[in-house]
Amino acid sequence: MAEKPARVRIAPSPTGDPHVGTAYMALFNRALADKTGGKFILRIEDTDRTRYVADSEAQIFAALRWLNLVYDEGPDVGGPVGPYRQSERLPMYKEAADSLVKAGKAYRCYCTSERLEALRKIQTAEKTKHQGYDGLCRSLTPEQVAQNEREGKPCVVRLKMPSEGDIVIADKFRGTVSFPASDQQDAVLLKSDGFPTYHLANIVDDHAMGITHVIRAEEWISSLPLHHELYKAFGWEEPVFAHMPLLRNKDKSKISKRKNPTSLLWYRDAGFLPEAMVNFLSMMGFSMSGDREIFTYEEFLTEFDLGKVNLGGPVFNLEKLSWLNGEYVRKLSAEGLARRIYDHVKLLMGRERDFADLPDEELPKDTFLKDFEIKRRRWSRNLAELAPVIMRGYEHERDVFLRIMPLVAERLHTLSEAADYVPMFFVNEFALKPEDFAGKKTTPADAKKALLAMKEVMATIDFAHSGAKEALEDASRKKAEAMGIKIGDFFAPTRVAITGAKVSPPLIESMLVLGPSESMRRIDRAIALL
RNA sequence: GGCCCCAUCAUCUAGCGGUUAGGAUAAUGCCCUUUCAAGGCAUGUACGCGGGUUCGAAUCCCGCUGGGGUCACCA
Repeated sequence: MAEKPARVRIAPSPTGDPHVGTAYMALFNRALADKTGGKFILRIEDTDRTRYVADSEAQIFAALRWLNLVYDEGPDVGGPVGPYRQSERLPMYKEAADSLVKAGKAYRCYCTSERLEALRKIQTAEKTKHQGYDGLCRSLTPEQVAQNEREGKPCVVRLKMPSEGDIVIADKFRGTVSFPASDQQDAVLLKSDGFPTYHLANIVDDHAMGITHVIRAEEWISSLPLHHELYKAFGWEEPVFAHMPLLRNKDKSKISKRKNPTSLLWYRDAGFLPEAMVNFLSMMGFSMSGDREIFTYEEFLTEFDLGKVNLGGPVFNLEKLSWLNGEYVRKLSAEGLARRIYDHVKLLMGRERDFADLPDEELPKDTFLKDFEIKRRRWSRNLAELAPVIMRGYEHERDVFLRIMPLVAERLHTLSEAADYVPMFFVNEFALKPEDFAGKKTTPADAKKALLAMKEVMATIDFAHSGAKEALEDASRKKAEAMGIKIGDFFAPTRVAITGAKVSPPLIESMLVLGPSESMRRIDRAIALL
């Protein structure tokens, strides 16, 4: 793609949690900038005062940084064509709107919202051909306008849209998209509060910031005619438009909070790795040659080409993301994974309340999502609570921490799942009841017998010896056989005694990590309980 | 409903006129196995329908159907 350096941007509005769709668009924009040696810009579109959320902007910054989808220019990093926050560019929009009015390409509209609402009602009821503003104020005489102004009537500025013919606009993916002009309405450019609408600000800024390619979500296609007419009215050159498919819920509707986790904070808190997220998002609408599914951003770049984007709306499948994340976890070195777990635990520390169980009606309906969310909350709560212990383990018993990483890694999909495998090495008090030692076909009494037998076995083993693992296993098998019980039933009570749970890392290796005295201590405690 | 966009397994996708329609996730079965995983092997599952064009269509064209988006002084 030997193209000129592109200047691209994403323009999220700070109205809530940073959205996965924002990351998706950031990725493809960042890629085009990198591919062409251009710049990727972050612009905050905060022109809606009613939906403004104070810390949303900072979270967008943080989320993009987390994903390493960094921007070259933006509100917090500056740049040559700032400010990058629309609320700080208000005079420009006002001036732009005025110039359009002066040139006769836009006009002031004094219609009240009551009239507009009534109009809308009639149009819906009668199913009139033309829906939308009827252009009443377009034909106001200069005298009437002057009169309205003297009276201080609130007004908006509307663009004069053409009413005949087709509006044809180029789209990088679709060739061309065309709309009957008669369906268009004179859209509001400047609101009565003096703030611009998205459309005005967007075009003014894209032009002022030298944006060459607008890669954005498909939901914007329908405002393409307006944007096109705006560029025409200003006499500005239009950027290349490329409308990406929308991320979808399982039912194919536009991805939404109710049906899917959409907050990037959710993914971070759940323990997804940023590089896995980026990889996964890359696969939404794009595929690498040779059936490659696991690849770095750099590898993605080598093959990235807007021409290869798939237009069908991809369903965001958490199951596959979860698998992919596991693959990334397993690619990490012991040191790398340890560090990720440490950072993750630190992130969750003290946040137990964020992860309280949800009432059933607030849980997702989809069984996988529901199940995942329940487990995720449990894991997160455990980690939040045990964070100090786990962190101390990382800081002061690094050798132990590193030794267990291989045991843990192949059991993880997300970092949070470490809650099931890591704490047992650093927590030495388990709240256990005799029933916890019972199996499907075994009683606590059977468990006690097995534990006593395990003690005998352990007494014969030199934990420090390099063959300790095999020795312990062989001896255990022989013992189990001698007792006439299955090896699984022999190990099960010890597993509970050692790890505090029925599901754990491999038992023998865990015992070796803990060492003979701690292992023995845990077994003795269990025996005492039974 | 009007307008617009889209269309290969359940899902993500490969395919760009001639393939036994390939891979991955998920599912199922088997193997491995001290739990849980991970891993290995195997199986089933797709070109929405109807017309063209062509010697030949998943691939090109048209229609239908289906899905989605959008119809604000929100972005």
